[in-house]
Amino acid sequence: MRKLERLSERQQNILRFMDRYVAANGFPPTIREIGEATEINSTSVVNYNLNKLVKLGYLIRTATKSRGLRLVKPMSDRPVRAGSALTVELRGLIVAGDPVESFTDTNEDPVEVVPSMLGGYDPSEVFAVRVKGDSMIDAMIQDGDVVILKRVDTARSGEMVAVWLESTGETTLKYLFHEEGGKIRLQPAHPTMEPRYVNARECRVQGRVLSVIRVVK
Amino acid sequence: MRKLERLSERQQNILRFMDRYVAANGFPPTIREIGEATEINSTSVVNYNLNKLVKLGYLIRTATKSRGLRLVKPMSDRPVRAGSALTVELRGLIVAGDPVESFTDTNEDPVEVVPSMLGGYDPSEVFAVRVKGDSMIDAMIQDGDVVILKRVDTARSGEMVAVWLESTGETTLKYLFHEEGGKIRLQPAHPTMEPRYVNARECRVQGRVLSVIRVVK
DNA sequence: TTGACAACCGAACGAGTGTTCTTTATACTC
DNA sequence: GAGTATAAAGAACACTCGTTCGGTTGTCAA
Repeated sequence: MRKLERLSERQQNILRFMDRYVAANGFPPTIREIGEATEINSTSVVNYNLNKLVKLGYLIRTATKSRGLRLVKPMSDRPVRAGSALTVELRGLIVAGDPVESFTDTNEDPVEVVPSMLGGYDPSEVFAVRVKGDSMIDAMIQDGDVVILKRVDTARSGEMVAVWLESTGETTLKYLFHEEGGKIRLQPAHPTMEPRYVNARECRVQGRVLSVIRVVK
Repeated sequence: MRKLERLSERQQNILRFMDRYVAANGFPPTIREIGEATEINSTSVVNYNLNKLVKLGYLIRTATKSRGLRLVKPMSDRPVRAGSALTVELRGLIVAGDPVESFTDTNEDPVEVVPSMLGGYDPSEVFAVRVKGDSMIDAMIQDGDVVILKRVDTARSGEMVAVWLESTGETTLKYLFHEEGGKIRLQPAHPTMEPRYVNARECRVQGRVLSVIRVVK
């Protein structure tokens, strides 16, 4: 670990901002962008502090070149590997009326996601469906949304799951709660909507919702 | 391995040079530096080919920024993974009552996303907000959702935007339509909810919604 | 008090840099 | 042949951006 104690508040801010900026943009910031982010009003003061940081060994500068700035050791060599995307199989379209498993493979590409959207599970334990139509509005899910699910056949109270209801022959996404007497309460995500009570035997859990992705337009 | 056959000699040279340059310097080259290295005499021709490469998905450009150039997949980080994830700055919490710009930096980590969620834009042109509370339910967005927005201050009809309404002092996410007489219709995403009509002057567009991410629980 | 020095501000200069415009040439389609 | 799209060149423009310079403030030792 490097000592940050010798650096002034501003110099620490500059290093932190540099790190974030490079990670986000792929190129270093300008003097003025640094000034704006760290609330330094004068470009010369930023310049002054940058030269300080060079002398202290935190930065390398390429004189006269715009954005000619580079961290000696980016903090973003963090343990969690940023930058990797995973692919999840897109199982098909979900439409009220069909159990999830019966979906035929569509020709859609697999979905690219980031590890945090899988709740730590391996892509192989997980599948994705694209919702078709507005039948899931009470689950706050609209036409075109992609839902990432973990393959499970049971659920604990409070989890959001995809269930297929034998009686009505439909698939819905609801919060599931176990009630007394083998009853199950299915609670829509939409707060003003009423829950629904069904028999435990007639509802087949298809998967637990891990995340929802909506790409507009 | 990606097909390089579709690229012209010059375009291949540009990509190769880019890769070498970034590895060596830590920041991308300028148009003129590219031209010199690849023996292209005119900056406009470099510019022309860069735009081609963007369209073909090899590069991401940040307009008007010097060295605002980045390889989609640097050849140097070989062992090819599924794809690359990008990071977007998380600007803060959105709460009804504050314009987006006033958000102070939270200490939350930047959001990791996949390129398709940015609609082709560079991460720097884009920001993310975490929605707090249930005030956006009519936009089909719930507590905890992360909304990815492109920084814009005007919108075309039919786009979903974040607007700050001066009169009521609130921020909402709505589909925006320009009506006759300088009026603007703000249409909720939820199909059963009524639109709202406001004066063009009193609504400030903060950003266009690109995507929504919901991680359950 | 004086002088030295670190830290800072504001403004201006000039080179760096992305963009745009006009023009030319070639290849393809209708 | 006319019209359109691609590829390229050169020049000009306007903004970006690193650099420099004069001036201010505060601290500390002599």
